[in-house]
Amino acid sequence: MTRSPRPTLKTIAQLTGLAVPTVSRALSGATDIGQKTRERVRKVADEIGYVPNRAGLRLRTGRTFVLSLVLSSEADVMNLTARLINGTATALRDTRYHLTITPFFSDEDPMRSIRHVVETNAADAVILNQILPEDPRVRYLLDKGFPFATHGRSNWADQHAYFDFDNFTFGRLAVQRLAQQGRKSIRLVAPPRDQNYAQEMIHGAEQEADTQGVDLHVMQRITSDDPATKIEDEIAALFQENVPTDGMIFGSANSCMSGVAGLEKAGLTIGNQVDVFSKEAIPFLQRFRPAIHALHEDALAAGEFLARAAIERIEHPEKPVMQFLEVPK
Amino acid sequence: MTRSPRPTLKTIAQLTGLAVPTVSRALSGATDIGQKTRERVRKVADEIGYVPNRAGLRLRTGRTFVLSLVLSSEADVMNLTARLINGTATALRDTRYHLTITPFFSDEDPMRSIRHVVETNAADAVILNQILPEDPRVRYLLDKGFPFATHGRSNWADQHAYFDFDNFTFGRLAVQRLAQQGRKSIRLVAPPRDQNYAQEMIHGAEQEADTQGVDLHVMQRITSDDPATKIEDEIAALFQENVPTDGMIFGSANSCMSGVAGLEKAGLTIGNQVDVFSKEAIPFLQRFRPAIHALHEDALAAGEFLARAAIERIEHPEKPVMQFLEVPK
DNA sequence: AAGTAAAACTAAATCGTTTTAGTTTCCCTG
DNA sequence: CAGGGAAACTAAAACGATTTAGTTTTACTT
Repeated sequence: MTRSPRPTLKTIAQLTGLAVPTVSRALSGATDIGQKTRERVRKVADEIGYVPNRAGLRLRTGRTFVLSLVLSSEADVMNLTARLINGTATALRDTRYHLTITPFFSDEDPMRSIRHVVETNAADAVILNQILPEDPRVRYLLDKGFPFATHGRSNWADQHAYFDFDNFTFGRLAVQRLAQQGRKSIRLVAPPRDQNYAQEMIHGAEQEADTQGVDLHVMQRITSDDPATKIEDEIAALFQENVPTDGMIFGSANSCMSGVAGLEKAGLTIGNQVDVFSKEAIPFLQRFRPAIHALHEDALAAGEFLARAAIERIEHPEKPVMQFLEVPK
Repeated sequence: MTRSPRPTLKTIAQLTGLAVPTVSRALSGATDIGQKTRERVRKVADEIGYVPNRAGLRLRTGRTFVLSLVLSSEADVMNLTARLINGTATALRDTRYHLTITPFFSDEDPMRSIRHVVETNAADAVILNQILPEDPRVRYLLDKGFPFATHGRSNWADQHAYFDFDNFTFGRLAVQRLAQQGRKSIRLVAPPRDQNYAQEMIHGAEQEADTQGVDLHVMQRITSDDPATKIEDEIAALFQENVPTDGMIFGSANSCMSGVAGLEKAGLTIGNQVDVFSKEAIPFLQRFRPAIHALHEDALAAGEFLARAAIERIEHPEKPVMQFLEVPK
C-alpha cells in the first residue's frame, strides 16, 4: 500500500514560492499572471506530473467531467450496444471526460436513472438510446436544460443533439431489393411499435411497396426485440400455414437469425422460395447464411458522434446542436 | 435551466438547529449522538431527499465509490464483453457504486489506464479482463495493494479475486464429445497463446486426447481472436489440402462461425465429414448450424461476481479474496 | 518627484463532507 | 452540594480547487 501523495496546487505553490491561487490562474492561462510566471509554473507542473484533483474541481465548480451513457440492456440490442459503448469511449480518449454506464432494466422507471444524474449532478451530460416519439426523458432533459444527446430521434429532434440511422431509407431499400429479386409478398418484422425508428422503418417500407407495386405486411404479433424462440415459432407457423410470403425483412440481426431458423424449420430455403433482408451491427449474417441481404448500421460511428455532440453541448451550449443521420447504402 | 440547489448537511443542520458535524455523525449512526436526535435527523434527511455530495465525500475521504472496468476492446470479444458490462452494472444496482468503462486499445500500453486509475485515485477498485500469466497489471495492482478483481486467472491467482471459466475442463469436454462421435483427428483453434486461458484449454484438450487415444493438433497460424476472413481462409485451406481432420474445436463463437464458413467453402458439412465444438457467450450457434456442439460461458454471472468481489476488496480487505471457477457442464 | 494607473500577485472565502479535539449539559456519587 | 464522569453536542481544521476582492509593485505621466 505505497500510495505516494499526489502533487496538488499547494505543492507547486511551495516549489515556486507563489500563492496557490496564482498557480491556479497561471495554469489556466489567465492574463493577469505574468508571462514568465505562467511558463515557470507550467514547467514545474509538468515536471512533477501534476494532475488536477477531480473532487476538488467538482466540489468547487460543479463540473464532473463525466458523460453518462444510459442504455437499455435488452439482450437483443447488446451487440449494437457494445459497439456504441466502444465508440463513445473511443471518442473520450484524450479528453478530460470519463464515461459511466447505467443500464436500465425493463422492470424499472426509465426516468429514475436520468433524474438521478440530473439531480445529483452525477454527470455533465447524458447519452440515451431507445428513444420514444414523445420520450419523457427527452422532455425532462430539454426542460431542465441539461446537456444530452440521443441515439435515435424523438418528436422534438430539432431541439436536441442526436445520431440516427435512417430507418425510413432502410425500409425503402429493403423492399426495393426484394422487389428486384422478383418478390411480391413481403413481411416485415419491425422493432417495437412504440419506438420511433419502428415507425420510420414501416413508413419507408410501405411507401416503397406502393411504388414497386408489391404487397407488404407488418408482422403484428412479434417485434425484432422479442425473444428468439417466440420469433422462430411465429415465422415457422407463418410458413406452415402457407400464408403467401416470398420476402422477409428483419429489423435486427438477432431477429433475423431467429426468423431464418423458423422458416428453415418450415422447410424453406433462403434464395429459393424466399429472400431475406436484414439490418446488422456486426457483419456476420453473410456467414450465417450467405444468401441473406444485409445492411450495416454503424454503431461505432454513432458512439463517437454522440460523445462529441454531448461534449459540444456542455462546452458550447450557445452553438447549434450536432445532428447526424446515417443514410444507408 | 432550473436546477434547484440540492440539500446538504448544512440544510439539515439549519432545519434541525444542530451543527453540521452532528448531522453528519447522526446520519452515519455514530453512538455519541442521542438516539432521538439520530431519528429526527434521519427523518428530516429523508423528507427533503438528502443525498450526500460525492465530490465533498471524495475530497474528504478519498473514497470515490467508483468501480473501473478496464477491458480490451477487441471486436471478437465484444459479445462477451457486453454481457460482462451488463452483469457488472447489474450487481452495482442499489449500491453506492458507479461504473466507469475504460476500453484499452491494442495500440497502447495496457499499463497506462491502470496506472492512471491508481495514481489519480479515479476509482476504488479495478476490474480487468484478458489476463496474461504474468500480467504486469496484476503485478502492479498487487504491489500497490490496490483493490481489484480479474476475469481470468494470472499466475498469482491465489493472491487476488477472480472469476474464471474453467477452460481446462472445456478442452477436455470438447475432445471427449468429439471422440464420442467417433472423431479421431481433431484440430483446435485456441485463443492467443499468451493468454492464460489458452494454455488451460490446450492442456485440457491434450490430456483428454491422450486418454481417448485420438489425435489433437493446435492450429498454429491462427487464434480464435483473429479476424474472420483470416480464420475462414486458413480453415478452407486446411480442408482443401486434405489434411486428415474430422473434428474442430473453437475457442469462441466468432471464430467458430468463421471456421465453419471456411470448411463449408471447402465442401464439407458439419455432422457429416466433420464435427464442430465451440464456446459461446450468447446461445445462437444452435441457430447458426444446428449440428454444432456448443458450451455456454456465463459472462453475465462473471460480471456480477466480479463486481461483488471488487467491492468486498474495498470494504473488507482483511477477508480472504473471493474466487470462482465456472466449471462447464 | 509626486501622483496615478496598470500589472502582478495574494488573502480570504467557498464548495460539502468528516475527523479531531474540545465544550457543555446532566446525572450520579459520596 | 461539590466533584467526577459519561453523554451529547459543537468548533475548527482539513481535503483541493476557484473566485472575489484586495494589495503590492512597477512603470509611466506631468
